[in-house]
Amino acid sequence: MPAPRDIDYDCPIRDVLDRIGDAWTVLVILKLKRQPWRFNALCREIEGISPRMLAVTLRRLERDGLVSRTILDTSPPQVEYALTQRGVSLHGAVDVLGCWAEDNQAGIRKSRADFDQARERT
Amino acid sequence: MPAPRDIDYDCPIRDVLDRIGDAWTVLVILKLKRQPWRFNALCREIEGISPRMLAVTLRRLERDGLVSRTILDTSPPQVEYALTQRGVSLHGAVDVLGCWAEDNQAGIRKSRADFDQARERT
DNA sequence: CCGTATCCGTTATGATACTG
DNA sequence: CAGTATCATAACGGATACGG
Repeated sequence: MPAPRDIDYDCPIRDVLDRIGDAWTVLVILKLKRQPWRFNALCREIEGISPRMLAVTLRRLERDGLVSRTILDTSPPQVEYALTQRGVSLHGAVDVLGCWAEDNQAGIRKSRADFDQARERT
Repeated sequence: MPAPRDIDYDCPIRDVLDRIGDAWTVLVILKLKRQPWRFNALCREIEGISPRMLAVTLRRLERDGLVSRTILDTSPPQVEYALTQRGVSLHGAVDVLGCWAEDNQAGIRKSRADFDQARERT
């Protein structure tokens, strides 16, 4: 039977990677870095995300104390999401990875092309 | 229809996160940091990994030029995996995230517990 | 020893439609 | 506006057996 996944490594880095490893979390954190956003505005800003996935992603971030959720006293009511202090500090760590990625993107693409070409010759 | 996923963000950080976001890649990089390992030795070292997933993970890392694969001239033949220079530099970037994770693990767990408890009161 | 091939269950997530 | 409910599907990863 597949997927027991019950080996609890108690590995902090896995906790983090399980969170930021998915497709949307990082994009949301990136967007929220500059300014707070309302739900639908954010949904429009992040190309390709569905309301469902945005809701799921924001809920997870909120649960971890990385994003705050504020109900504005307007009519109709609006909800504003912003990075918490902890969220900002995570952004910093993610940014390091982003810089590494930029620095190495070209090299990685080259490696991939070489690797694929080497196998192509059956 | 679900899962088109064809929105190519051309976002370098997504390239990286797609690689390290899975369950095993980071564990492999961590293991290889200290010393090179042979396939089966590595398989025994990393608790819970199957030969299949180790092979898949190593292949991806090799393709990206992060890990080198050396066939030793022994009998029976052995294969040794090691981090390349690029792999070592990725380890550095991942390490930043690891430190963040350690520093924030307790706070995150507290936030999660609080969040879950708040919802429990139906 | 070093993997690869196959099968298949679980999970993640996209689309869509609907509610407060 | 801010989400939630439902459904279907594609991708991930585990078990197992086998090949070089």
